[in-house]
Amino acid sequence: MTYDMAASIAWTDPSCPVARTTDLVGDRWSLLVIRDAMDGARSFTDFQRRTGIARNILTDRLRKLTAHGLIAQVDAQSGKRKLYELTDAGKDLFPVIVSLRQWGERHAFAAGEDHSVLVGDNYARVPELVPMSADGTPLTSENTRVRRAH
Amino acid sequence: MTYDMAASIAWTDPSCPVARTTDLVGDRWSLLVIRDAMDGARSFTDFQRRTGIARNILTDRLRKLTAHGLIAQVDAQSGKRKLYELTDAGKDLFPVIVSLRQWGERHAFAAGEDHSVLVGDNYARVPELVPMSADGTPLTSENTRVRRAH
DNA sequence: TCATTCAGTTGCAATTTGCTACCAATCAGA
DNA sequence: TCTGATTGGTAGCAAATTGCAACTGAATGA
Repeated sequence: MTYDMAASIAWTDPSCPVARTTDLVGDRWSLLVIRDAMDGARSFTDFQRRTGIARNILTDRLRKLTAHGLIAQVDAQSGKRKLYELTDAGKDLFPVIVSLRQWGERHAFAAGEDHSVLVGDNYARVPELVPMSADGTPLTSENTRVRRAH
Repeated sequence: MTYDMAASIAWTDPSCPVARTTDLVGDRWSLLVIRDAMDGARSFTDFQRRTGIARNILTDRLRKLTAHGLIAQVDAQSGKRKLYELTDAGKDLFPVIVSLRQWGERHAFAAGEDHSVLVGDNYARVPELVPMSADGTPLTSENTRVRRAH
């Protein structure tokens, strides 16, 4: 299972930003690795324990996410164990993780079923993320559309 | 490739809403199918042409998304071709698609490289989706955390 | 020093994905 | 109404991906 650090992706749909993002993180595990990194995971074992991912696959995912600039190996003064942390691009996936979380809360739990929650410093729940136009009207798939090419 | 309509998922991480959502749509193709449904795709061939997905896999994904309540086969007065459309739960993935799109725009294109854009009725670009606390301060992975169990 | 944990690697089996046919039903046109 | 093209799949098989269990060599820690 080799991975070419300089690999440029063969994009599924080169002009679509959604497709490019799913090409980078749209597999069974990458977003959960990112989720755990956002929640403080830093070592190989941290990620393995929290996700339950197979170890060889975790190795591969950490390398790919590193190669694509979403996480980085930090410090590693030689003769020290390496840790991973999110890059700025990785941290910037926060709205993606939040929107996945909020959809799950709304649609993937039975009424009354418990789940973890995301809170701010004051322990207040993170409010719903709602796309809005500049004038403040809510946007949905029905009042927006994709304009091709730029 | 059979699929049990009554199948309940073996959740990867039952208490985490992020994991539940990725269990439902976190594969190589489902989110692109949803994206295309939001952009007007309705027939099997629509989806196949837009995504480029293999036909047997598309069959499987449409069944799974239907079984999980994200899309539905509409009308199909017998002796008519069936069309798929998003359910309310499927439409509610809009913030997920938007955040994936916006991350891609920010991080997956070289400067000056063209890509499709999402616009509202007035042709104005959809503004950035930014998680905010109730008092209006921006939230990031660094000033939020997961509180276990409800 | 010596056991334990960490961060992987290796080999193999099981699962998933991606072709390339193939097919019956539907639709469009003459 | 016949005829050909398109639609919405299936079937079979090869290739790629994933998962599991065992192994390794460093790093840590008592």
